[in-house]
Amino acid sequence: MAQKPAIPKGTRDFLPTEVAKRNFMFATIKEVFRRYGYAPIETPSFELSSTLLGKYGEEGDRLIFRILNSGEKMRKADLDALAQDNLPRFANSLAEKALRYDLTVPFARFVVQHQNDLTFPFKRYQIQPVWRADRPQHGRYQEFTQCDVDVVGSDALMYEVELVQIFDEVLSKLGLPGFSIQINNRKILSGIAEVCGETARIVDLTVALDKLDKIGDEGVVTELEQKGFTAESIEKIKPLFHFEGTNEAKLNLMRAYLAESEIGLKGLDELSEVFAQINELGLQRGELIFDLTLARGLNYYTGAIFEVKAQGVKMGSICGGGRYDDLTALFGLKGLSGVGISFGADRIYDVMTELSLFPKELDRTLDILFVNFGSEEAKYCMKLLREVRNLGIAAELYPNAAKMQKQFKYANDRNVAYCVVIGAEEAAAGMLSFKNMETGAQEQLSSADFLTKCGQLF
RNA sequence: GAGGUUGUAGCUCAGUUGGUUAGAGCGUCGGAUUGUGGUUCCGAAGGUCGCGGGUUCGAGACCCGUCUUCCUCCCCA
Repeated sequence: MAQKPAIPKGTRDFLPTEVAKRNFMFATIKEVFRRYGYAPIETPSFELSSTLLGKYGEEGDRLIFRILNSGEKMRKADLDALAQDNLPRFANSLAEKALRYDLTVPFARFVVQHQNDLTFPFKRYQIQPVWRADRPQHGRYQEFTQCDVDVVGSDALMYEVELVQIFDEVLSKLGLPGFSIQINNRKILSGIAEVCGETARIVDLTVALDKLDKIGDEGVVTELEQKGFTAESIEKIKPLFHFEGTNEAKLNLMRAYLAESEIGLKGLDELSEVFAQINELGLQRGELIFDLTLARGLNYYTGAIFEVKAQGVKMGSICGGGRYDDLTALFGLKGLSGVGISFGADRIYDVMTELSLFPKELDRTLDILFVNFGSEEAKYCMKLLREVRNLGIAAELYPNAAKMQKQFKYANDRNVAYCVVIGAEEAAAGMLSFKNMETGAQEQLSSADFLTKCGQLF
């Protein structure tokens, strides 16, 4: 026997029933995106390394899949860098291309490159796989699909509101019973850093604060101490641990806390505006929550920050996003503000599977099976088959005159709804037997009646 | 990137202190059943024990390496 085949870690094959479910999910998502005025684009699966590197922080760079140069280009390898143990530089000399790590950075590149062809505000959606050289875990893959919606060229808060509505509409339509849409604002985080006198270390501060619900007050304090924060700074951070209550209550507490920080107050104003509008409009199943500890590692966010978690399942965030004012500036186009969100298709799929939210009929890839009795009967079936298929029904004829038991078993395994039996008896009478595979009920029909019935049933 | 964990038939798993020919259930295929499926009964096929090396008279079991699984960090969808 040959060596057993395998696929790389963190990747998966999808069986027909799984693809059907995924397509159902994508169709639902696309339909919502379209109604909000977003149009689809696509970008290459790999970009120049220089496009991606340095955009996701040090951690992110480590997780980017590099594509090894091929052929003579291998000679460009920077052996001096290797000798000096400068592995990043050595890697860069070996790999000029890399698989995309998300859809946001390639989109920023896309906008800059096609700026003269686009009408702003430019609203696009993009559903494509991304790759991360991460350690696989529950709900974490090395290849997974993101569904992004972004709008660039406007800093109107209306879009934050719109994206919250999209979160709510998509996830409600997919049937998630409950989910929290957590929102924060980078300006509020900047304000906190300012109030604490730790503006320079805002990243360390927010990363620690982000873990509050996981490691608790003491854990955060310990982490801050390890990072070298002074006791004085930590004392100023501590009150934040106990800001609880309704969104409004938290906003009010923050307003007092950030009274001295202009940027912090600006962030609060923005957030308040989004809350006010959402309260006016209402949400279906989502709950919008002000989470002042929400930070997210991506350092390009400048305004709103979003994260969505499904209730009732053990799973990390299923969606994320935020506003970025300077992303296109990295590619040479300044003054273009963007805001966008991303649906983690694979995690949402896992959540929906766990909660059994996919419609049953998605398991059906064949509606009608014609039982095969031999070449004469088969010819007759082929004609009927053409009519049935023209009605948009998925139908097929069993390939040979195998035992009926076997043919019905095949129908069962494929979860077929109906079988058509045309043997010598039926053919002689100009009739056919139409069998409901769920109830087992069977009726005799003329071919004309059969087609009429098909039109009604499907 | 750090630490732990897992791998035996298509799937879920047994396999004793190292000892003859590695087992079960489910699934698959064939038959009972030449025009009716899901049930039942009978039978069969299917394994380089993840891969490579080592210890041993002898390794599925012990040791090392490697890949993979799942988990905790890190980070994230």
